[in-house]
Amino acid sequence: MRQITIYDIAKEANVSVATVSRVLNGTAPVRKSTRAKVEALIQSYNFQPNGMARSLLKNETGIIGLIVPDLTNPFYPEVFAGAEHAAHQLGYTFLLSNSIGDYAKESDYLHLMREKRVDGILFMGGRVNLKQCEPHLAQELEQVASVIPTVLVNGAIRNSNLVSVLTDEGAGTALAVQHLIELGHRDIAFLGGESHMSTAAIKLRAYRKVLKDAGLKLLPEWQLMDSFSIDSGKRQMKHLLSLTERPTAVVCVNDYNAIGAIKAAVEAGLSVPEDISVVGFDDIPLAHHFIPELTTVSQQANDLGRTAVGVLKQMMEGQKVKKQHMLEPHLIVRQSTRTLVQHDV
Amino acid sequence: MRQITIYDIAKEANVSVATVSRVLNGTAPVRKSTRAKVEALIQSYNFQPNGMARSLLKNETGIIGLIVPDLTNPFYPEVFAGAEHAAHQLGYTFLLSNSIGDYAKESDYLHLMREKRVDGILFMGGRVNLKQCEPHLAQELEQVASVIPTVLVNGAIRNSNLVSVLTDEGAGTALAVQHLIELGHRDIAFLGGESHMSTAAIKLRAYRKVLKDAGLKLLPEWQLMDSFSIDSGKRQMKHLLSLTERPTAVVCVNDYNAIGAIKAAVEAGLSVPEDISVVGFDDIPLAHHFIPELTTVSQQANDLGRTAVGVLKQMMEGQKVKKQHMLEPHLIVRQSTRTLVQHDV
DNA sequence: CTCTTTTATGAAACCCATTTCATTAATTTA
DNA sequence: TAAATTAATGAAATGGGTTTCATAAAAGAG
Repeated sequence: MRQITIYDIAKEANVSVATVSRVLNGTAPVRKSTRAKVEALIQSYNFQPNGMARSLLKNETGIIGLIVPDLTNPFYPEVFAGAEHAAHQLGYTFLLSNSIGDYAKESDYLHLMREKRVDGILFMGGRVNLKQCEPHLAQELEQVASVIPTVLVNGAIRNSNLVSVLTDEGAGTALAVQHLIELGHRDIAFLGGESHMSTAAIKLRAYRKVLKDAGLKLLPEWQLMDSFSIDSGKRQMKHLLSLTERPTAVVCVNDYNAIGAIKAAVEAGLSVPEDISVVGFDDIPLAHHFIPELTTVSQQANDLGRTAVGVLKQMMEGQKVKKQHMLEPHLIVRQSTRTLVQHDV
Repeated sequence: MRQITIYDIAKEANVSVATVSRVLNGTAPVRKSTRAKVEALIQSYNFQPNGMARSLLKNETGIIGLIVPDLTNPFYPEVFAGAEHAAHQLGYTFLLSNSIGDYAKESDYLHLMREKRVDGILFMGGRVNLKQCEPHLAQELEQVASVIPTVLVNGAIRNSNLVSVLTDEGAGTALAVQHLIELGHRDIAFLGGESHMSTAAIKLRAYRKVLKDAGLKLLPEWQLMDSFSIDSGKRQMKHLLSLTERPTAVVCVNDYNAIGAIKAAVEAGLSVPEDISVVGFDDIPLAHHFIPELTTVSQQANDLGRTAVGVLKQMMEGQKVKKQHMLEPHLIVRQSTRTLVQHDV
């Protein structure tokens, strides 16, 4: 069952395909009676022009490729929502893929998006030293970016010239650590994610700098790097609690880690924030519904998505854009942190 | 800067485009020396065939359209993950859109997917009485489904002939209510979502039936319908707690509602499950990390997505498929429910 | 050493819409 | 009324591949 084409309509209406096209797009005047005849046929056959043919000719698809690391982490759907809202208004749709940190899959999808001739690409989540570790992906990414407008969202890739839109994660982490220091904490640990991800690396660096500047203890065993999941947070916190020298507060690479950390603390019989303060990052929707409500750093995921699409749009229009677009995060103090109370035994 | 085409390669290699195509696809033997020459050019120009042209000719895009109500609710990303995994193996990618229950947007996207000639459509979230309430969307959906293989995921639409893959949500709710009854609860409330959504309607009906069969109280003021968000759960629970006759247990339309309900209870100074039992639905990843861990009904979101893609694949291959594919949910008992203790004052 | 296959290749048709160019018909202007 | 616009339409080129058909060259069979 072949679909109806513009030729079928033209034939039946005794006009040329050019005329049907003109009715369809209103690109040139068509006699009223002709238009009516054609429109009636379009209606009755429920004809819809073939987008592929149009795309081929116009050399644009109206599709933006989006590669996210893990849609299962509520932060990304939030970014997606922001991006989608903006894209929808501009008439774009998303070809979406979940990479789950799988290099091969990422490379695969990048390839595929090029083949599908998407109009632009949003690549979320950067890597440190990508070139050394994954030359294939790095190469693919650069090749694609040289042909299709591409923006890197919330990630950096060393030595690359990609345009990026990102939260100042370093500043955000500093906000979190400073908050804890102001609450009187001196023993602050860091729970991180995969160490090769730029997010994790940037946050760890910021954590170290603030502690160092404040002249506080910087123990290696308090600087953990695992992954971005809830379970990772749990594991890391368990580990911290097993140490003879325990921190009184913890900064986490994201809210999922923070939730896991709190869970582990509670399971170990501690209370948050009474016994230990925990601060997250991202401000996922759940952060202010969790018990206790999470003190966290908001990076306004929605804005991030919206901005990324905005920048991409400019690039697609051929405009020059700044290489970096930085968004400022801010601290949201809720219930998971509090003033340090001395536990004199 | 036009992209390299197969003609450019052919010209430079002094062969016809047919030969280049054969090298590209391995569809016919090509002399070794010719192949080498062509492959070298493909490499050096970093040529990638235009997918639009291929799609136009083959009349297939390798794209599946996916319409989800709200990616921000962790249940959907889970379904997506399952679907994507299956689709990726079959060589398909997703054109994704978030409808947020917006009829116009849904209709829009449906239209768009038809125009883009996606190979199949997964439509998530059904409506009751769609035909009466939203004739336009209903019509669009049926028209599209008559041209493009379409499966409805976890939703029913009255009087429609769409193929659907769904969890037996009625049975799942029954499981939840029965569990509470077995724990000794007699006063059980229901927190629902938007009443025109089939999910909500089906669950409410099941709740009523079980209570009725067990001869238990069925108060209208204990049957709430709001929305699927956390805040909705909160609002509804607050309302319940304001009643003179309070339930001792609550079944929720989803985990988000359950989390909100628990939050409201805790804010009102109650404990869950000591003072009131709460059971959710979906088993989102967070369910077993929330404090208290959620007793809930798992509908194996991953399987749902995987199955949906499987069925769609069969349809795309022209096979006949059953009209309904039902998956069995199961109860997961965790910490948010417990035996009713009599509070004799 | 012919005859039949098989291999290797190119020309051209095809997929379906858009758009330019040309042509004729209808108006408007001078 | 002739000249100049403007309206209305069609033929054909275009976009970038895949595939059929035809043909020439090479290989195998008898």
